[in-house]
Amino acid sequence: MQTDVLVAGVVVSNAGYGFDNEYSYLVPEEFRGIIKPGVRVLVPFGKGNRRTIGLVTKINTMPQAPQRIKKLIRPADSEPVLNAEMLGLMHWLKENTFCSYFDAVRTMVPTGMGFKFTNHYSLAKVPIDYDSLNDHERRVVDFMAMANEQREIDEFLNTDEQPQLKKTLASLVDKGYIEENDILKRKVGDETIKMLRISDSYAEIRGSEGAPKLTEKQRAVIRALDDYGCASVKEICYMTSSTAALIKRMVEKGYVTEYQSRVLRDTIGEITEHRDPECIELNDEQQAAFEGINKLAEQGKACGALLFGVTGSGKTAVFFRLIDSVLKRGKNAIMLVPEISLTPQMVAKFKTYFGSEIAVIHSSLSLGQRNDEFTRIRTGKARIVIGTRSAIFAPLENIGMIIIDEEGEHTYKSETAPRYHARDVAIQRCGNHGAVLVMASATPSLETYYYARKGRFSLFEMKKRYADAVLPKVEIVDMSYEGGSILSRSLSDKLRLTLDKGQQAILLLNRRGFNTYVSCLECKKPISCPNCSIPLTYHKKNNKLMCHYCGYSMENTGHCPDCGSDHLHTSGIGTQKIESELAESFPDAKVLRMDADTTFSRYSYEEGFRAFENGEYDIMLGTQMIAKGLNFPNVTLVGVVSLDKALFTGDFRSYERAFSLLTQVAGRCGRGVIPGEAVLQTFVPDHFVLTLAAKQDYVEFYEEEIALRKAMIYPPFCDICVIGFSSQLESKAIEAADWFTKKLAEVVRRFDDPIPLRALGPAPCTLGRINGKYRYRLILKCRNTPTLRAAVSRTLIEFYKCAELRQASVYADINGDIGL
DNA sequence: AGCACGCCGACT
DNA sequence: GTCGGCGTGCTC
Repeated sequence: MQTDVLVAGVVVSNAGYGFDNEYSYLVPEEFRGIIKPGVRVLVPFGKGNRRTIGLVTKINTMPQAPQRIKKLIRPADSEPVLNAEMLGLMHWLKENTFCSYFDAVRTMVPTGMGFKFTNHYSLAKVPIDYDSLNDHERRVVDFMAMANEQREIDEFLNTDEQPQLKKTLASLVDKGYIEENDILKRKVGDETIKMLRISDSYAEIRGSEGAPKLTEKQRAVIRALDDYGCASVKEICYMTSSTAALIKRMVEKGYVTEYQSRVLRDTIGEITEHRDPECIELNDEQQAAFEGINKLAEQGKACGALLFGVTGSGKTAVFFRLIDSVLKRGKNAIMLVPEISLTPQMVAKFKTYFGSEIAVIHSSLSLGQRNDEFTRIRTGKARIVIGTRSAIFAPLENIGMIIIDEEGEHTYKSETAPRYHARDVAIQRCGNHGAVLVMASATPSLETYYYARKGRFSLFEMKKRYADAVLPKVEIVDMSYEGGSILSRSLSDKLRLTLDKGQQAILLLNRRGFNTYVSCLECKKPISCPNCSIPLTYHKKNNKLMCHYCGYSMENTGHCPDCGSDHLHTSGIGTQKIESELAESFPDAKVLRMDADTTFSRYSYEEGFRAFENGEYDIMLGTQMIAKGLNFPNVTLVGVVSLDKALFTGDFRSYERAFSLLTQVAGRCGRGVIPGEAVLQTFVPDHFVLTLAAKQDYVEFYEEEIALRKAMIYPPFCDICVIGFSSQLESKAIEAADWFTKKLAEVVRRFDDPIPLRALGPAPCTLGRINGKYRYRLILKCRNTPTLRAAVSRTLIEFYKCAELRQASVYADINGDIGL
């Protein structure tokens, strides 16, 4: 009797959303037992049977192979890289975030485990009948016969540069004269930052007779390196407004040396001290929260809890005790933190309590480190996973608890495919494991607080600040009466006082650069980016006008690029402008500027914080990136120079964001023994977001905001699905948006059940053009149901099939940002 | 996306 | 007649 055949369901890596399916492949007999769900495989795909990486999702046995089925080539892993739970999550991600299967696979499997793959061709050991070959074929065969090394052949047969070779090769393979060998390689190379320094050889000969003549730009690079000693490629590009290509040339010529900078994180090293988490003392509020949540966890049923604790109420201590308790019951835990708070200090603290049982997953780990952590988790060596958003996919088994710290942070939402929210994935996983989801924050997302109030999540509150530290006194200054100066009298006076006392201050605003705009008085408009619909920002340091969205930069010539007029007027305030203002008013103060221009790498970021903490600076000045992060005991004054723009971004979450930001900023000071003060400068002093943030009154803010959401119908009273369109051509973007809107209506009409749906738009995005691409969007107020998702998915697939729309791209995002 | 098939015009 | 342009449609 004939045995059954094995057929594998495979998702492939280069399938677009429009044709992303589980494809069936026949499993060759010799791979029976190796090919399992979760194993990656090499398969022929498409008309040309191109070798493609895929992932096995299921195995079926059937009496007979269906026709039109191809054979998979071979496995690429010896062990599955995804377990059954992860495969489930893959399906969930596709269904809920409109990504392709492999987009989901890529986020769950560390990048270091990706494949890169090359084709090698070699001459088959068979006699060749030259008469049956055409000229091209003969030339190829002749070359291959003469070549000494595989390398030569590879170079000769570079099909990327000469696509016409593909046919010839395919034909020769067909005739059996050439063999095709796919070499599958694990991706190597690191995600560490590329650093530059002047090369030893150039340093030796520079200035001498035989020194090579450098171009203007090249000299600028050398000059910058003289100033800084070493710098990252990105930094150099910024300072000299050159491109990566120029740097590459200089490396090739041997003027500069490129090297990989090790990431700070592996300095954590050995565990110096070990402490028992059970010895952590909790105050009565902490104890109550701990006992309450722990009780939930003991039930072994999936549920959610919101730990709503004011800044400084000691949430971390509760986490440690909870995790300890989870481990002692033989279960494992995941803790998610926002990027910014995953500092070496924090990890070190975890190590003190839990030793080598922790694994850290972080975007700036090297590929090797990431792989190691992944394996440690999968093999059960690590039982606690700490990490940022993507750590929610850690292949941890037997999960007892998932903690999301600072739950309201927007970094938990991915803005690229798959566009998931870590909280939603966490809910899925808690369901799979019967685990507790603990969401902790002083400013939780409105949705989460709403659900906690309604009883879907348990609510635990901690209102006392640690060691009875008092809330900072917050003063709101109306800038309408300050005569147009940047720093109000009040803020200046307080700054002076703080400096005189030898204490530190933090100043915050949401604009980097020097002046926000340079306007031409002749054209009566600001000088704008040629690729994006926003004005360019003046940067004093390199005397450039720069675009913060696409990186475009131009020399500040003092003339309008359109009309040539020199009647230019600068306005607006950026971090650099305040920096120079401070240098004038407070010449004795050492100022640390922290924004995207000074902190290219995580390294300089942490360096900056550390230097500030050590008292090397008096004032830290920056964009909102400094609002979070470490506690500085010596900071007694926080000044918000201007954040009004954050209130009115056009996103329904802008109040929530601004409130959370302001609350956190104000909470930054007075962490030590000395009470702190905060000054909020604004043109809308009576705005409820400001007055309530000043009082640190989240609950009152919630009441106001939830009423607005209800009245306007926004989440949590509905779901928002944004469909975004972009194209190089504005007409195509509009066409795409209109086509989609019409098609969706048609698809929806065909469903039996009516779908509650209200479409706003399509309309241009707030930033109508970025990076040369025109952007439109359609906003759907809806209910996130399987039917709605099916309708959107169907329309997306139709969209991709439509040839006229090829020049436009589209995405769908449920409950993400409406964005700019 | 990428590749093949197929149906038209230009050239040997 | 054949070579090659790109419009159309499919991917197990």
